Amino acid sequence: MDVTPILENLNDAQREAVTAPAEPTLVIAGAGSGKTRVLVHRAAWLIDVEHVSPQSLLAVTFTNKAAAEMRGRIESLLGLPVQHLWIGTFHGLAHRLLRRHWREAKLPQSFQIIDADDQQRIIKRLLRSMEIDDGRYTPREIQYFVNKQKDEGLRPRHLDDDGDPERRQMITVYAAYEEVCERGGLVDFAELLLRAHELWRDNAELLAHYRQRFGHILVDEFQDTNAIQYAWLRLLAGNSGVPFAVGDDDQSIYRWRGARVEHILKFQRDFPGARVVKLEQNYRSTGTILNAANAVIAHNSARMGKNLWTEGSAGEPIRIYAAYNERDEAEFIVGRLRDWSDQGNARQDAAILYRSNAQSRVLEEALINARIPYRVYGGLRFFERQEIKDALAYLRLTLNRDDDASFERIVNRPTRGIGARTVEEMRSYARANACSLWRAAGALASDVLAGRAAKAVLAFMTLIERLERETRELALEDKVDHVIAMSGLVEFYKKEKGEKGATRIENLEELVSAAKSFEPDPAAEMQPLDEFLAHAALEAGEGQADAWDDCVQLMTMHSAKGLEFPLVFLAGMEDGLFPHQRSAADPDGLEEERRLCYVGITRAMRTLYISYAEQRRLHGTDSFSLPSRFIREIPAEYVEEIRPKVRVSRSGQRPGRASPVPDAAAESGLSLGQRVHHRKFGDGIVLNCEGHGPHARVEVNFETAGTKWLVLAYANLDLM
DNA sequence: TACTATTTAATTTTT
DNA sequence: TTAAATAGTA
Repeated sequence: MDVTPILENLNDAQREAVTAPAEPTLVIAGAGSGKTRVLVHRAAWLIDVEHVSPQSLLAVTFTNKAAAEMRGRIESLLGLPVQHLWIGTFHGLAHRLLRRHWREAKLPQSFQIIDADDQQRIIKRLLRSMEIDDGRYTPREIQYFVNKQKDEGLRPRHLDDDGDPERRQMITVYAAYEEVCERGGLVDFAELLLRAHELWRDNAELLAHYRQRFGHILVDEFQDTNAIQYAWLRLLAGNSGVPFAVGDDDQSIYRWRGARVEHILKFQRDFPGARVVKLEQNYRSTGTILNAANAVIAHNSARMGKNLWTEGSAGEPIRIYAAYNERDEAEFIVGRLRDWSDQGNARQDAAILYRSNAQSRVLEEALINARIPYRVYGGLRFFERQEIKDALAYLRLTLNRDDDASFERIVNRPTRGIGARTVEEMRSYARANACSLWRAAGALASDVLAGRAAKAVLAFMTLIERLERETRELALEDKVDHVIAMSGLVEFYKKEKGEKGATRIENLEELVSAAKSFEPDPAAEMQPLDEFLAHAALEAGEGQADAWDDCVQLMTMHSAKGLEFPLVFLAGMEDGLFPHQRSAADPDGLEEERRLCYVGITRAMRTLYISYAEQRRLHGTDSFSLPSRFIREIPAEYVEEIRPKVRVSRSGQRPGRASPVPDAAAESGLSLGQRVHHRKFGDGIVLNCEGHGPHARVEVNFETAGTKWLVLAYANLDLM
């Protein structure tokens, strides 16, 4: 056997990982160190050299994109398609299992997957019908709570209120939510994983079968696994399966979604003697960029420890620009992008990364003014659009009348005279009789409801029944087409003014073509419509179109994970924004922000610009801030300051607009943006003033102590 | 039911 | 600032 194609062009560490014996292996793969490469070559190695059947390989990723890429690369490396190789996302694989074993999983055969938005609607509705004061609990909080429990593998019965009435309330809602899902045959994202885990845990025979089958388990982005995902993997591996996990503890940026880096350590405990391979040679960035990234991440305490290096040159210094305000920052970036294009570079090779989506606005304005085409990632995705979800809800109701989420969504869309009051009655009937809204509607229409409302409800029910009957025999595409046509959605959206309605109708047409080009998997053993709906939920489609245009890329640092660009801008590097105010308080949060910064820096291949604004308009008011502490963590030798930082203000006012300063503060010589020194808190910058005379207070952002309000009379601030 | 005024809150989002 | 949700009015 010629193993050359599988092993050539691999460095020693990569080769060690790829050819590792059939034992638990953990690969700590730094940014740009060829992580996917190792996974792909490992799979090829197992199949081609170790003669492991593709059938007994399971490869798990987090995103559909990663799964598709892995499959493509394995196939091109092996030179043949590998149909029987299971590659998919955690959710996709869990879904596959549940479809196969729906009986054992105690699910109806045509269970439907609901997305985060559906989930929130259900919870919101529950809060209302349970008459829970939603001033105290926002649907979002409850949703977060529910998902968190599920991510940890906890059902309501496992939870204890600890005598805390709020917690008790949350648990009650969680239980009620489960009932609704159970009744409607609805499964949310977290539920997919939880059920799949329970399926194996509670069915020894099934588990034995899958353990027998999947001798090798490849896991991508291992640092992002949550408790239930880890438990699932652990269960499958048992004592004889061979897990091969690839991850980077320094790139764990989803702790807030339940991801636990600790699984990297747990792995080594659960599989004693596991081989650990570190990939530290980087093929992406210049030496300077890597050194800066290493220096920043070195400030974190909880890490496995690694140091990226490259055989390449040091490259350009990192350029730091201290902008006067956010518009100045945007102008600066636009200027550099112009130079970039003028030098003959492609716009799509440049990316502007920021911490939060709100920051894109100013950047977009500047880009529009400069007529530089750009593309913002992370908007609404195709299957998440309102009109698309409406159409899907009709389709879902034809399959399953008890799907309350869909029922509620379309019962009065288009408007058909079923108002809030009528729906409210259905809700309380449904709740009192532990039945679905559909059944409640039926019961009320024949009995309780006033004539007009009853008629409207009956008309709706007849419509759904009719849709089901008339489309039963149709092909998927025609089904979708027919349902959209009969639903009245097109006429409804035609009435919407502006271009919005037209776009929506186009999207509905697009949905028909999506159904047309949808290729059901013969192995799935599902009705095409079921499969199409599952696909819509699990793979929500592209965020934004026109990837092929030559566009500058705008996205959050989170979305940039896994990507690389020759030219990168990290914008808005200010304390409070990045690290974000809400994370900076607790040490774990701060470390996660720092990892995010590490991710941001390591996206850059050749050129990296970092910029911050001394003054930024946030939430409608101007505020002042200090450069991000992460900037200070980059050693000066790698940095070139583009413009020497101008003292923020001595007399306080800038040419043009003067900052309004309350009298009392002005009297003491303070101005917004003024640098001050406090005996205990150290150096800081004045953010805000309020009050008069002896009550005057100032808000100061201290470099080390954070933001504080101080009473001016007692603070004894020294001006700097 | 639909439009308008007011209030409120404001990270990150693979599935 | 602004977007979204709620409350009030035609």
